[in-house]
Amino acid sequence: MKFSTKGRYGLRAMVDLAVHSQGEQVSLYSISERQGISMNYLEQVFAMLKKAGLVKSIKGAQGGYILSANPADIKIGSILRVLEGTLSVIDERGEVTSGNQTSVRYCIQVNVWDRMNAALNEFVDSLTLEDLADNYRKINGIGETMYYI
Amino acid sequence: MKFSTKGRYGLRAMVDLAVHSQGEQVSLYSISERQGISMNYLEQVFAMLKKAGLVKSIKGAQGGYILSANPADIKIGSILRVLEGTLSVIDERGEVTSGNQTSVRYCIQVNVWDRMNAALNEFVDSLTLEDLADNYRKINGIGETMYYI
DNA sequence: ATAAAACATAGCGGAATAGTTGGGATAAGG
DNA sequence: CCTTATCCCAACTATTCCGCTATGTTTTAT
Repeated sequence: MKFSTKGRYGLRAMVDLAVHSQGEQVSLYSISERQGISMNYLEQVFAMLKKAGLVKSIKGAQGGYILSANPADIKIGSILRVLEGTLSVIDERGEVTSGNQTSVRYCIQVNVWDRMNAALNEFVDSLTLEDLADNYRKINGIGETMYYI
Repeated sequence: MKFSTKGRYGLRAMVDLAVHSQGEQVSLYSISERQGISMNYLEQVFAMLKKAGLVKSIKGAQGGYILSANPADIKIGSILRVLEGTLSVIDERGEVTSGNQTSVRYCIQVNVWDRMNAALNEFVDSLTLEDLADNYRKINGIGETMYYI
């Protein structure tokens, strides 16, 4: 019932990126320093994020990563699903749907697991990277326009 | 992000017990047969449920388990918390609350994890064993009064 | 050329999962 | 009484997953 470090670190890194990239790429090293996350491990996380198209990379010296889209268009759910797989409180599903629908198992699937999954996914899809970045800036007293002065 | 077999099997077993116990104890063997779950493994699950006071046991031949309370008074959340531990999408909590509240980490804790945890727990605490047992009986065309004829 | 970065992949130690095994203790029924 | 059904308890094991670390290779700005 827990998210792994992939999802937790990855989400932190994405918020960090949203906050610190002013339209420019940000090096993994700087994210790893600010967030206290191992560089090597972050590389693995970003390989997944890149493959999924959530970030773009710029190679070579002074390279780094940058968000592929506007933070307002990146759902937290998209990030978590890339790093954690389908967000579901249980693995199996096929068995029970194709099986008999009169079992206790099916009853629980429909009334408990399916509804929990729906609640989880609706929530994480209702939040965007911008929501989190804005909240972070608010707490830290950083006005959004400050970057453009 | 998944429930383990403890929680899944345990919940099924509890619904089975609610459905098949007409105020009488039910043997683990019969539950294990109906649900297709290893008897020995179920014993471990019921040891936890008993320790938590959700079921009572009757020893000896013709013994078995029986719910400690009315199904309407047993929340699904209580069962799952006994078998899975605190229902939370991440382990840590102390660190980040005692730490600096200006971190990205704290921002995510408050806006994502805490709210997910709240949603999950509210849901499982809004459902009772009776809800599931009733739904099961409805699907299987078994009127509740049938047992008293 | 050099250094800074992304990119790729392999391996590894520890913990958790999902059981199995093997034996008790207890009580009902014959 | 004695057998049998049942709960009870503890330890053992096989497998998988997690959370990294390590070691490179490739690309590019300076």
